[in-house]
Amino acid sequence: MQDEDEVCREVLQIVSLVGDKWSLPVLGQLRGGRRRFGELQRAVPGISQRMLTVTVRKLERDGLVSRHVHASVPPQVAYELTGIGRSLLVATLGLGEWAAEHRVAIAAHRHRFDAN
Amino acid sequence: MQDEDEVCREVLQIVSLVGDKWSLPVLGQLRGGRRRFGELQRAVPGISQRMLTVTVRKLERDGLVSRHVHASVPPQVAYELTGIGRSLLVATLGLGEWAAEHRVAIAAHRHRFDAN
DNA sequence: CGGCATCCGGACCGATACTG
DNA sequence: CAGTATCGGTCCGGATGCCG
Repeated sequence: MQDEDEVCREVLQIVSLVGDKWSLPVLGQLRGGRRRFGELQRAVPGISQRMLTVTVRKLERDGLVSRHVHASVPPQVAYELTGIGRSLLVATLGLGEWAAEHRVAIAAHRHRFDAN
Repeated sequence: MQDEDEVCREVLQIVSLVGDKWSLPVLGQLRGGRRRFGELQRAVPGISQRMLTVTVRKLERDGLVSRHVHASVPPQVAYELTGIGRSLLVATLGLGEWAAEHRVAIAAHRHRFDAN
């Protein structure tokens, strides 16, 4: 099959969509519904203000989340999963199952390898 | 659900397994069976000798591929998918379908976003 | 042929300070 | 509250050259 590597390239593009350090945690938090900026920062442990800004901006650019501004004092900005974003989360669940199944074996193999 | 972010963390670990630039293309090439080092480098367009070495080393460490050395002159080293590696490839196929389905929409959305 | 060592540019990421 | 701007550290990846 010569379209095997094409599939790999497509998967790579998806990985580049959410493969950075914070995209998946943020998307996971949004799974529970619309969240405000500060809520997200508190819910995702360890993320800096800057990285949250960068991450949601990128996710919005790719159409995975939508941004809703309510002009008031103080200003309120909320983020929400789009249909595409939700479907992507669902697609990653398959990988989650794989992870739960093989994580231990991988860790063990890595440990054995490092013993040399 | 508080195990949602745990799933995200697990997926993140998988992504870190094959989320780099070359792991997926190399794994994809190995899908056809055992391949020698030079074959891999010729089959994966654009990869440097160094990055192929680094990539197969990492994949071997994680137990996704196995390394077979045939001591001879000139030396022959071949790589092969393990069971875990093959199952991981299968798991990524779901993402491949998602990619084929939504890639165009994402590109369009990104283009619209950049127009501002 | 297969692999390692070294150098280097750029991307990613965090901390901090400042703004509407 | 929700950003923006700047600086600095770290790591990935490419180029080159050498070794068994």
